[in-house]
Amino acid sequence: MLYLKKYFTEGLIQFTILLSLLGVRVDVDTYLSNQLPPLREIILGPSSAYTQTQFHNLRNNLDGYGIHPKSVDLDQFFTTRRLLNRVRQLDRLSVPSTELNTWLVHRDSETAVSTGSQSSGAPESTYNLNAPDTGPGAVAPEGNQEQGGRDGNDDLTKEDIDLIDILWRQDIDLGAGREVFNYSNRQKESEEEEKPRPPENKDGKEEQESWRNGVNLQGAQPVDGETGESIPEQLPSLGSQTSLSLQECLRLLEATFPFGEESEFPAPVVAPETASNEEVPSTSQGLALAPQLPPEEPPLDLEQQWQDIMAIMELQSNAAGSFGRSSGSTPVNQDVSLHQASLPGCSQDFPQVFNPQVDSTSAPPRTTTLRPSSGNSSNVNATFGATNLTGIFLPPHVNSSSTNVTSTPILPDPFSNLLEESMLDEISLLDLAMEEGFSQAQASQLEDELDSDSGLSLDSSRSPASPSSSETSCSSAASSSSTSATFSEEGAVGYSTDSEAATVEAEEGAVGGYQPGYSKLCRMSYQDPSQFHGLPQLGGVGHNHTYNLPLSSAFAEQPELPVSVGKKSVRDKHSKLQPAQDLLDKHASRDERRARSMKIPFANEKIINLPVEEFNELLAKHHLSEGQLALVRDIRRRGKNKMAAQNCRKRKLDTIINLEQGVQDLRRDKTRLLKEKMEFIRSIRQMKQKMQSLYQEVFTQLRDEEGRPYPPSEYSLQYSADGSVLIMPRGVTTAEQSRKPEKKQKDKKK
DNA sequence: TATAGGTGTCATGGT
DNA sequence: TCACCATGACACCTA
Repeated sequence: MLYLKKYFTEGLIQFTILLSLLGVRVDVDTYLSNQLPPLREIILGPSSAYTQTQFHNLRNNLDGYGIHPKSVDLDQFFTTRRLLNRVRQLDRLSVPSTELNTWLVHRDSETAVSTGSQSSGAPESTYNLNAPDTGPGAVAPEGNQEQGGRDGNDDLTKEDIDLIDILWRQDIDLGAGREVFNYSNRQKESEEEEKPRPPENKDGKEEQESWRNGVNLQGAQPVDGETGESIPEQLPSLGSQTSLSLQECLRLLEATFPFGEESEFPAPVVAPETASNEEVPSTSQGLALAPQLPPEEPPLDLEQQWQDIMAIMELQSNAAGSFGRSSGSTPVNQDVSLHQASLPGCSQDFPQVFNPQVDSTSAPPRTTTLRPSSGNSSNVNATFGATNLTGIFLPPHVNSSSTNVTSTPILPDPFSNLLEESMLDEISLLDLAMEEGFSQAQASQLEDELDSDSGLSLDSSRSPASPSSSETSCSSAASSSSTSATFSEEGAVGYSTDSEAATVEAEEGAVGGYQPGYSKLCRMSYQDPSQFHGLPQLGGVGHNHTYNLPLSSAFAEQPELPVSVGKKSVRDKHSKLQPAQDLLDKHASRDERRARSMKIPFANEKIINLPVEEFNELLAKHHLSEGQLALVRDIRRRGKNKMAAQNCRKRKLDTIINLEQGVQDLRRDKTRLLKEKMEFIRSIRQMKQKMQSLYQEVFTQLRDEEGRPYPPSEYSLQYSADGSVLIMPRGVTTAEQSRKPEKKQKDKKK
C-alpha cells in the first residue's frame, strides 16, 4: 500500500503538472471555491474528463504508440508530448525526466517532514527515502537541484520561469512551502553548487548535510529570500493580497456611497427566516431615518463586515460595467472571495447584521404601519405612476400622523415590495457565498442545501481522475495460480459459450503455465517496459485504463506467430520464458490470452482496428480454423464495443460536466441579476429620498388664501396625470383623485 | 459485509 | 444485409 500510495501521489503530482502545462490554471482560490471552473477543469475538465485515462495514456502514448486511430486523445497526443518534453527540458537534468518529478515529490514531502519536525532530527532517514529510487548513477536531489538551478540561471526563459512558478503554486497547494522551490533559493543554492564540489566519497554525506542544512535553514530562518517576510506569513500570501483587495473595495465604496447609506442597505438581503422572525423595517422608513442611525460600535463591526461584502459587490459591479449595462456574466473576484471567506464570523454573524438593535436604530417606532405587504410585486412604473404621493413621499411621521385610513393609505410600498422580493424570494445566500465569499465550509453547507434538490451536484471527490482503483488492479490479481480454471472464472463471462471457449481451455492446457487467476486486465503495464524507463515511478504501477487504446498493443510488436509452431516448441519456449510469459499472461486481456491460446497469428490490435476490408483480407490471407475465425470476430466485436462503451461513458461524463457548467453559469447570472436588482433598489431609494425632501420643501412653502400653511395631517400633494401637483385634503384624496383631479387645482411649481 | 465506482461485455437499435 | 456505432443493462472487481 505504501508503494501504491506513493505512486498515487506521484501520479497526482505529475498530472497536476501536466494540467498546468496544458493551460489549466491551478489556483488556490479555485481549490477553496469548489464551484469555480478552474478546479472543475482540473478535476473533470473537458480536456481531462477522463484524466485518469489521459494520464495513463500519456505514459502509454509517450511515443505515440498505441493510440487508437479513432481515439479522441489522438489530437492531444502531440501537444501532450511536446509539453511533457518541456517539463523535461525545464531543468535539463541528466536523469530521466520523471526523475525530476520524483524529486519534486520527495522534496515536497521531505520538506514538509523536515520543516514539520525540526526537533525530531532524522533528516537522513527521511531523505534516504529517496535514495533507493535514485540509483547509483542517479543524481542526488541536490544534484538535481543544482542542475536545475544552474540551468535555470543560464537558460531558463521567462516562460520556463512561469512554468516553474506554476509548479511552485501547486507545491504550495500540496502543503509544501514555496520556499522549498523558491527560484531565488535555487539560484542561491546553484551558486553555492557552482563551487567545486567535494569528492564523490564525501558527496553523499555532504549533500545530505547541505540538504539538511538547507532544510533547516528554511525551517530555522523562516524568512523568505526575496521579501524578507517570514515564511509562515508568506504562505497565505493570497490572504494578504485579498486583504488589499478588500481595502481597495472599501475605499471604492466610501468614495461611491456615504457611509450611512450603506449601513442601511443590508435589509434587502436578509435571509428569509431572518426577515420573518425579525422586524425588518420598511426600506422607505429605514431610508428616511438612516442618517439618525447612532454610531454604535458593536453594530458597526457587523456592519463593517456587511460593508465589506457590499464593497465587493460594488467592486464587481464596477468591474462588470456601470450599473445597468453590465453584460455577460460577472467575473468572479476570486481574490476577494478568499478573503471574505477569512472574515471572522462573517457569515455566522450575518443575521446579526440585521439584529433588532440595528433595526431599532434605523427603523422608526411605527414600523408596523408600513410593513411591506406581501404578494404584490409592484414594479417601478407603478411606483412613479401613483397619483397619491403621500405613500411615497410623505415622511413617515406625516403619514402615520394621519388617522384617516382612507386618505392616508397604508399603501403597499412598492419599494418595500421590491426589497421584500429581494429578501424573500430569490436571494440566495449560496450565491452570495459563492461569489462574494464566505468560508468554504459555509459555502459548501449552503451549496449542499441547494444541491440537494438539483440533482446535478457532482461528487468531484470521486472524479474520474482518481487512479486509485487502477493502480491496484494488477497487483491485486497476482495470487491465483489455478491452471484448470476456465474463462468463466474470470469475472464477466461474456461470450463464455463462444466457440473459442472450449478450445481455449484445451489450448491453455497445452500451453501450460497459464494462470487464469491473473485475469485483471493490466495489459497496459507490460506493453513495453522499455517505454517506461523514462518514467520509473510509473513503470511499476499496474494501471488498467485502456480507454481509446488498443487492446493488445503488447502483442502488436510480436511477430506474427507462425501457425506451424508445434506445441512442443511452444512448451520449450514457454519453459524458458516462463517468467516473462507469466507476466504477459498476468496482464493480458482475456481476448489476448484467447488469441494466443488459439494461435491467432496476428495481434488483437489489428483484429480490432483494421478496416473491415483489410480485416477480411487478413483473414483470407491466413487460413484459420473455424474456431479461430470465430474468436477473431468475437475479439473484433468486443474490442470495438469496448471502445464504443468507453466513448459513450466519456460522452456521458462530458454531458454531465457541461450541465454542471451550465448550472454554474446560471447561478452566476442569477447572482448578477440580483446584484443589478439591488442596484436598482438603491437608485430608487436615492430618488425617493430626493423626492421626499422636495415634497417636504414644497409642502412647507404652501399657503392657503389666508397665508396659513397647510397642515400636513390634513392635506397632501397629489400628482396628476398631466404633471401638475395638487394639494388635496386627505379625506378626499382617494375618492377624488381618480375622477376629478382638476378640482381644487392649484398648480404649484417646485 | 455493504456499497459505490470502474470496467468489460452483451443486447438492441439506429445509421 | 452488413458493418459500425451508441447506449442501456448487467456482472464482476476493487476500494
